[in-house]
Amino acid sequence: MKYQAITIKDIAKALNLSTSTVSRALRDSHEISSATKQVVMEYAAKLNFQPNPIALSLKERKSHSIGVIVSEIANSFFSQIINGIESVANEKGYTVIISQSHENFEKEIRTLQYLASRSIDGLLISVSSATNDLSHLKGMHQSGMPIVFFDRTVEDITTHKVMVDNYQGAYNATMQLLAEGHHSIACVANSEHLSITKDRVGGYLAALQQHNITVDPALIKYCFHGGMLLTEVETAVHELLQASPRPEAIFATSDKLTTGCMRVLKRAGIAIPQDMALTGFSNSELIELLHAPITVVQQPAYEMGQVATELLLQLIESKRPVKDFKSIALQTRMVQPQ
Amino acid sequence: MKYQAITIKDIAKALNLSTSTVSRALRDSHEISSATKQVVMEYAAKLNFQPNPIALSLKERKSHSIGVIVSEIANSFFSQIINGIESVANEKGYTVIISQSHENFEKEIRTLQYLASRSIDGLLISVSSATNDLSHLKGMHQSGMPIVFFDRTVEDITTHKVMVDNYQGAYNATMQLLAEGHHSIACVANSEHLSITKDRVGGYLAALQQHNITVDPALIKYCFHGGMLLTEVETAVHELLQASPRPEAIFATSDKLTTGCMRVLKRAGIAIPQDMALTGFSNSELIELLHAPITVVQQPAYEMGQVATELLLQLIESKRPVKDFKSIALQTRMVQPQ
DNA sequence: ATGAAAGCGCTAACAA
DNA sequence: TTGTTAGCGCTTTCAT
Repeated sequence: MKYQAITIKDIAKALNLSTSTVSRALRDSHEISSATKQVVMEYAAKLNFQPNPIALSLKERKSHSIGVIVSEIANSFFSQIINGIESVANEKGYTVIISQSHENFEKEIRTLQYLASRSIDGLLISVSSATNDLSHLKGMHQSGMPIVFFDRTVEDITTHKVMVDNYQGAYNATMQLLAEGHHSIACVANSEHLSITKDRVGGYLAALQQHNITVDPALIKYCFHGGMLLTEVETAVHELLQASPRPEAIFATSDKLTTGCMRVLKRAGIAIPQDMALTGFSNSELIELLHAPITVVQQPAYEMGQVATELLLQLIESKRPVKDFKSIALQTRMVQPQ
Repeated sequence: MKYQAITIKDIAKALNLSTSTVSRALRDSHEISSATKQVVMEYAAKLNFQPNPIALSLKERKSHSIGVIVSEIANSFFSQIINGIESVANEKGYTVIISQSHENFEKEIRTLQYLASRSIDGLLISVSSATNDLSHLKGMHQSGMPIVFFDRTVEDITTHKVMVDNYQGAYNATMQLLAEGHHSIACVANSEHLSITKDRVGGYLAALQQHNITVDPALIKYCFHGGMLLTEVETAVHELLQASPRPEAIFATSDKLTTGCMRVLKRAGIAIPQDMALTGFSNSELIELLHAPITVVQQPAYEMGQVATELLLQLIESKRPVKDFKSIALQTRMVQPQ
């Protein structure tokens, strides 16, 4: 027994008008007498008439919903992004459907198919760390689905992209470790496939070179699952601890990896920063409460979500094919323990 | 220029059949010859035909989507619950639309209206800490919308409810503080309107009484916005610090409040647990990394989401009005610093 | 075994 | 200014 919503037809019948007149009156069409408009509007308001969005969607061939794929929402960075996305989307009358890839390639594909089957009007995606084949996204893109990449972008697909200046953020973080007097600095990075990994490792390397430090490739550890599996991080950190000479500091390229390293170091009884310094990207709100006071690179996540959504809605609502695609890089911020 | 999906009509035309035959063939109706079925199925598969869910929804008068309202997704407890919800909902072919009340009553109402306007088939809600008037929910419930409450439930609406044994969880936490030798234990609680607040404060009081400790009402502080505003927690904690005698321990009734207290204490230079012991509800994955090793009461959030969703889908798909409503209480778990 | 037609709720081209 | 009709994609009675 489901609530039976009232329809235009009901109003038409009650007021002895045609459905089209009612429809037009409700949209305040100029070709309807103000008298009729008034009656219709009042009656509709009284019954709390809500146009059926599904019927509208069918008519307009638009679902007024956009899909979002992130690796996981239980991650401050992504949940902040989602807040930004929703703020813009809801404002413009779009529903946001959130899906998680859990850093898993197959899950990303399945989730994408699912979203397509729900006929979303557009897609916002930060690809999973396990994604190295882009055919699923390319296919969707070629078939005309508006897509905007954020955070983890891809090169091969030409569309809007929103990220931070990952190179600069990583550069700054590494420079900070260098300024603190560390010379041997390791890097625990995300999957090698990711754009953000390349850029962040790039910034890390640049800082080292700036200080004329020869880079030891063995000090760069890639985590294919982005730290989703702690064992990955464990292996990476333990290998670093075995290295000789043992590095003095670690730069972690993502939220999950920063806290992951911290977890592993703590369990291994390595004091931060005395025995091993640590810096990394993180948007966690609990940073200041952690047992070790670490400096982090913070991203304007909320803003990133907003910008990406604005660009997507622009694509969706554009009358003519968009040719001019933007790649926007926002600035990161170093947050020091107070 | 939007991707033009293929329809049953396209298939019918290409195969020189009627749309009804195609429709029936695709649903494997017994009244279609297996030869025709085969041709249709193969052709549909080749073109990767996906039935338009919007058309289906219009026909069935079902959107196959459920709404979820939580205070905020950037909160481990809620993001874990959402994972549980999605696991069940997607499995059964439902889309989940997530909205946040941000512990704000007006926002909750607006968001509820929004969900209603998107014609959701059912609602899962954990009410905001600022919600003391239930008319918006009552109206929706009376009009026939299936609703299941989780976490923060309400008494006045008869339907399924899923929560944890809040009384027991709070009791255990308080007993632990008592066992550690603290006698004067304060409680920083959520809004007084909430079911969870009543139950958790109840468990706290019971533990104190068990130890024949007279309860000092001044040691119970309520935070109307659930710690959403740090100033709230600040005021509460500072008042407790001024009290004489100053309490030796704080029991915080929610995730946000536990970390909020920790933040305020840290800023005030109060060492945990030496100067002030702290325990509370929390599902944060970073607990073991916090500067102070605190014991927390953890909830089976993922499971809570699953159970609530199963009950909601049961309501949605039930042919006859459901009369027998369940209130399910899951067990909490004390997690000690290792 | 297959097709024609109606209808879900709404809008819009066309008629009046 | 208002009404009639068709159609969005699909299912389903009711013919054939």
